[in-house]
Amino acid sequence: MGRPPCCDKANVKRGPWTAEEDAKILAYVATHGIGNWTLVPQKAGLNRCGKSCRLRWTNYLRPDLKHDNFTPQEEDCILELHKTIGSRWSLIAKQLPGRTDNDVKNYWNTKLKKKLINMGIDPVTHKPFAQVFAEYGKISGLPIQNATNHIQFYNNTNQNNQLFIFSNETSTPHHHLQQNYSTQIYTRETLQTLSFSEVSSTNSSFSSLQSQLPSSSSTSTSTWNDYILGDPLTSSGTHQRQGTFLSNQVEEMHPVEQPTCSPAMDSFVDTILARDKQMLMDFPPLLDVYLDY
DNA sequence: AAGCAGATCAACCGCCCACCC
DNA sequence: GGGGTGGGCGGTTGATCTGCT
Repeated sequence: MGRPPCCDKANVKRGPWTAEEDAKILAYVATHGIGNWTLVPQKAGLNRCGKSCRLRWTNYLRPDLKHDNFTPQEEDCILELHKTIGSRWSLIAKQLPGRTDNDVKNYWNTKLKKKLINMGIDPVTHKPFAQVFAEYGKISGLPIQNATNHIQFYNNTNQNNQLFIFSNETSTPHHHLQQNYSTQIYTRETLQTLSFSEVSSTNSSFSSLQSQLPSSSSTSTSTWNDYILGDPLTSSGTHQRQGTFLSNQVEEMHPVEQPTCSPAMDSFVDTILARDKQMLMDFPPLLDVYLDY
């Protein structure tokens, strides 16, 4: 048997709050302060659930709340904290005066997540998709599709059927939205029609790769379609390479050791502890938050 | 101008946990 | 120690807004 409902849901008002209801809450809090929310509807003369009253106060009526747009500094802070502690919205909101967990959560879901995806960054791990895919292959025991030191090509697509090309020559940026991952995003259709030089001209990292390729492959007649690798996340692409030519050429030029599977990986607990350590170094104010595992 | 799709955000839901008796 | 309760939390929903065709 579950917990009984906090109120008679059939007989309480739901939906948007009116100015009159807001005024009642404000008047009640001004007189009595914040206390037992289950008694607030009765004492304030509201036909609302106590929980709903608390939510209205904490997310909208509190006088210390900001109602303007998020600043770039706040955005950076959310990104850094989300990277470190994940979707613990209330903890993140505590570092942003005047913002609620609901504000932060909505901002993340509607703006920041999409921004990262469009930049070719996985919003869960905060790593470039290429790295995530490579690690996916490592975890699942699949061969790394193209483990070169200089460039990686994946024909993984996002929801918009965009294709990502990554160079891993750049180091991990500190501020995700202000640095260049050397990531180019094309639709599959577009890329298949572009010549190598057309694409590489947009990015110095790709230009440098072009100069390392055999002369026959770096002519404008070669298209990127020749170099697209199989998608490691799909069954058809798992063990198959479409662009074996480039893969072989690059691997010959820059042989790397194929990473082995799980034995070399840290344990889950080690990973969590390392993340917390990093979080506390980056955000000393969180030192007063007790994290129990 | 109308209809549609996507974006936004306030509000709700249900689970969890700390506290109190 | 155990059950009941209030409050906090993250995830989800749905009404409204906005922009595009």
